[in-house]
Amino acid sequence: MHRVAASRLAAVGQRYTPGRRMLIDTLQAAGRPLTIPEIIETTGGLPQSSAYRTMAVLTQAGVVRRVVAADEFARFELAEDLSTHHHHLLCTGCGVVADFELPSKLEDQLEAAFEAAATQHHFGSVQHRVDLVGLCTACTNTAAR
Amino acid sequence: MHRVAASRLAAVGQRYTPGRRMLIDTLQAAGRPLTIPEIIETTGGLPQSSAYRTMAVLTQAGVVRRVVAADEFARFELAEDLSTHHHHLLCTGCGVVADFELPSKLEDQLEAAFEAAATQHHFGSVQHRVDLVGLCTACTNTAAR
DNA sequence: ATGAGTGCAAAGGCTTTGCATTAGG
DNA sequence: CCTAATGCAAAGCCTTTGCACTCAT
Repeated sequence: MHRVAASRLAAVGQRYTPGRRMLIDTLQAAGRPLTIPEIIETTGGLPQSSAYRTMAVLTQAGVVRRVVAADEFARFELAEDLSTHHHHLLCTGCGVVADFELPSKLEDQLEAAFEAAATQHHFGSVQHRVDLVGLCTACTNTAAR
Repeated sequence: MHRVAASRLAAVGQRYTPGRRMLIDTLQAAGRPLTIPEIIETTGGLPQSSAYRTMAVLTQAGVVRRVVAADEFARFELAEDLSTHHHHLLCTGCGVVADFELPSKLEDQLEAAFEAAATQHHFGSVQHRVDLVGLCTACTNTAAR
């Protein structure tokens, strides 16, 4: 994985520094999209600007994907080809993000339908974003106050 | 439609004022999600705070849905039960949003799969968000500079 | 008259950026 | 050595909020 990351960074004229490598490890270890505050906490006090800047570089290099959750903070996760294709369950209450997958057959059908829609609307280089938005258990209970 | 809007606003203790009615008309006339700047321009100089505040009220009342596009601005559209169920094509270049629909059969299968995933993760009151992210024709050409 | 809605201006909060310092080729 | 990366601090930008005014009941 680090090999891929290094080559992708090189492809956009960026180095693979220890700091960047560490953040990639952090994301992989988390196994779910992390916010900048979470990243800072996990790494034990990384400066905000470094966190934002590194995520920007990694996103641009295609190593990391930026996930837009409900509102609040953006979240970052490893690019899909460095992990697995999956989707997100977003809690509108607390913002937590969980991963889930779809049956591969359904995934294939979706892909075909998306391809058709993109072609029809003259959109290129399309990725799909299939998320569920709702309330997690904790927030459901809270909302029932 | 205005009847529904009025009753939903009433349900959350809000009035259906001319200003709010006008913004709903604006959204319906647009037929696609609009940003606050677009709304201001379309209405000919509505104050920002009124635009944001009215959208917040309408969103809370379930008359309007907030669409999180690529980055940039949030966009607002009529709630699905006041228009039709559809999905979005988001351009990462210029932020423009187009609508598209999926075959109803596929939509049904998706719904079932989502229901299963939500149950498994103990998420409640789930809505799905199926979007395509890519580059529109104009931005594809621009990117090829 | 009384309370909600609106407008203006200022504040808030996530994110980005300028500049000096440090590390890497 | 010289360019790129990092850290700190300040600025930016979308959005929200305080306060006074207006309108509808």
